[in-house]
Amino acid sequence: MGRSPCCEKEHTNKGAWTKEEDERLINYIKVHGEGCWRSLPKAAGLLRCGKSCRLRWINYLRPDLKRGNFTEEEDELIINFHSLLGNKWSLIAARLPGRTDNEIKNYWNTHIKRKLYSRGIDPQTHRPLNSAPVPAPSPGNNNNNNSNKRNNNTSTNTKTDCSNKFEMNVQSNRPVMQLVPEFIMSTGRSIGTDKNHNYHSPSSAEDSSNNTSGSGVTTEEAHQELNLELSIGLPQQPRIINQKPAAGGSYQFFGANTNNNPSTGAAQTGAACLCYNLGFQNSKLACSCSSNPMPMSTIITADNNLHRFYRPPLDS
DNA sequence: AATTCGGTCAACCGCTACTTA
DNA sequence: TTAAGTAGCGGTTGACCGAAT
Repeated sequence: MGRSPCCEKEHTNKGAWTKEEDERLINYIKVHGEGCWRSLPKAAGLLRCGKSCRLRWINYLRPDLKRGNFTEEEDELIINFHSLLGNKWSLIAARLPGRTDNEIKNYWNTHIKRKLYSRGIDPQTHRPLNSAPVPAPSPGNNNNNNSNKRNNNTSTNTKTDCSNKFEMNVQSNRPVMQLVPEFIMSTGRSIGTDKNHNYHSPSSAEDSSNNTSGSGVTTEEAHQELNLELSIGLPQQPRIINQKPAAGGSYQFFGANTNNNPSTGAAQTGAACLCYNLGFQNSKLACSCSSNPMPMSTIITADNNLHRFYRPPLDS
């Protein structure tokens, strides 16, 4: 059972937009603002499908579009976000101001794929091309096999190696996590971005503005196996994160641990705990990986900084 | 000069999630 | 509760252009 068409196909133009059509669309949106795409064409005097108008505006006419070539920095950001998010172009675009999902998707397919191949990296898995294939995901373990479906609202968080907890001795004030300028992620699974768990701060201006359908980045992201070595040009120095937890006496974030958000009282699990307890309430994305050889977590903060934390040996 | 080929990217298509009646 | 409508997403297509032959 398919959807009904969003417009009458017989009376709509298709193909490339003319200058006049562009002007009509721009003028209409200038006056009335975005939205209500279905009724827009008629109101604006356009013989176009609403969908087509929306696409034209978002991908081409929007005044805040950056245009021009991608910078090396943007390349690396895209690669890193793709390694975490997969083909979630809209999520990636939300983190690259002035770039559209379509633009990034095209750029990925025409440039970055080739670039990664030339580095000997599989662009889908981000693993070396000649490495062993990724084992098939077990049921319940979200891998990348379903990444193009929105809102896979299954449970979040790491299901592998859940017993591998790590606690911080707050009293001793020992540094418990090591912040590293470059990361070598061996295996990563299960990114927590569930809105119910505050993985993604609703107070983030950027997030709310991009959270167009109410789901935004708050979908559970299946996280594929990773094995990459990347140098990331950080826009600024990562902050030191040796902080006391916001509540309670210990950090517990490797594996499917839970505790309560002291502000909201809501239960949060896994990577969400990590974000919160380390003071990254505005973080966009967190990934905790408890697998060998080096358990680690990654947080992408609101300023697009990547923060990587390795769990030190338990006896350190 | 004509043709072929490959790369690029704007636009379309089909699908799903969300909203509303 | 359910069905229909709407918005948005990701994959795909095809027109266009420049380089190579």
